[in-house]
Amino acid sequence: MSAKTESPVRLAAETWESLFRAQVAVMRRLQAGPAFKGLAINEYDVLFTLSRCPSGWLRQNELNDHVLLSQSSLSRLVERLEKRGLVERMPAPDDGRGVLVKLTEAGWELQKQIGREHVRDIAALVVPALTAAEQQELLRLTEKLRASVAAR
Amino acid sequence: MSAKTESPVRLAAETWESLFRAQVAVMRRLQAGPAFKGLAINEYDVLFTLSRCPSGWLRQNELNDHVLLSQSSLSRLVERLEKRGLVERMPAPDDGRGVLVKLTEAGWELQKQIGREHVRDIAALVVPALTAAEQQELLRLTEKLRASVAAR
DNA sequence: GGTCGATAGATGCAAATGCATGTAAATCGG
DNA sequence: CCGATTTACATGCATTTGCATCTATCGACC
Repeated sequence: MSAKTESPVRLAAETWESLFRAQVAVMRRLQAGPAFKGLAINEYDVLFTLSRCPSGWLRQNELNDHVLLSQSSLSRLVERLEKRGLVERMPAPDDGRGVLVKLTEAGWELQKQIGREHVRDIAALVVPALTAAEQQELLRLTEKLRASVAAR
Repeated sequence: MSAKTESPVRLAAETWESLFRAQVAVMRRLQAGPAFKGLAINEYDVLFTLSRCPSGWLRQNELNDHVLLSQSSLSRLVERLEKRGLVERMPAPDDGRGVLVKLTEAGWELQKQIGREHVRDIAALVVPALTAAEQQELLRLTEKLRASVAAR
């Protein structure tokens, strides 16, 4: 392992590059699948994030933390989803500047439908690649990384 | 750990989601840094990939495997880089359809300059998040995942 | 209460992206 | 060797994206 004896900075860079490349490789396959014909990956991501929200309603700026999109792009993406009847928007009651977003019934249905296919596609790629123990470790490490990055 | 006792499919999905979220969180920070003012992340990625290529020349379709872009978008991205004098193109000698790409001197310089800042930014995020051993393990797991996905 | 800087979101506009398709060259099947 | 299929890349065009900027509201401070 070439990075083992090298500087901490270099190890960090190589680790990130490997993580990034893995993400690209997997994402490339997922995007090609039939699950994303009528919905871009970012649009699905928004539906998914909303589906995980306990209260149902989520602030648009909180959505923005989960998606790799600029504020303006997310604003318009949500606008498109609203026009397609997949989400609903309302002004935030406690903050006159804010907007709350939630899934409509149609949005829920679409998320579940695409989600099922998506999960199958993911499993088809990940299960043969890593043992269950390795997956758990990867899950732990990426979550630790994400939490640390989000905290600063 | 909720996924521990669940189905293999579910564990795989949670693992992927965690990897993806970590990637989004880190990438968001990196993009915000000063290293990417004059160059989009995809453009840097192309310069970086070329800088790692031993022969210097790389086929455009091979480049496409590394970057999360459609073929047409990459074609135009390379065209832009060529106009900016950062890369050079020539027809592939052994395949009349193909195009070879390599960095110009200016491209090399810019890649190195941005690369240095970029590596610093990465280290600032990754080093405090994970121990060296954890980074090595994350590197190993993501590389294993990438290799498996690429192999099919 | 009134002023000032910060924050949430929307919008004009130029640039980037993807899809469908076009062209040319390579490969396959006979 | 020839037609059919596939592959590599380019291009027209509609959509999406980001940057800069605008409006409105919030919060801090006096």
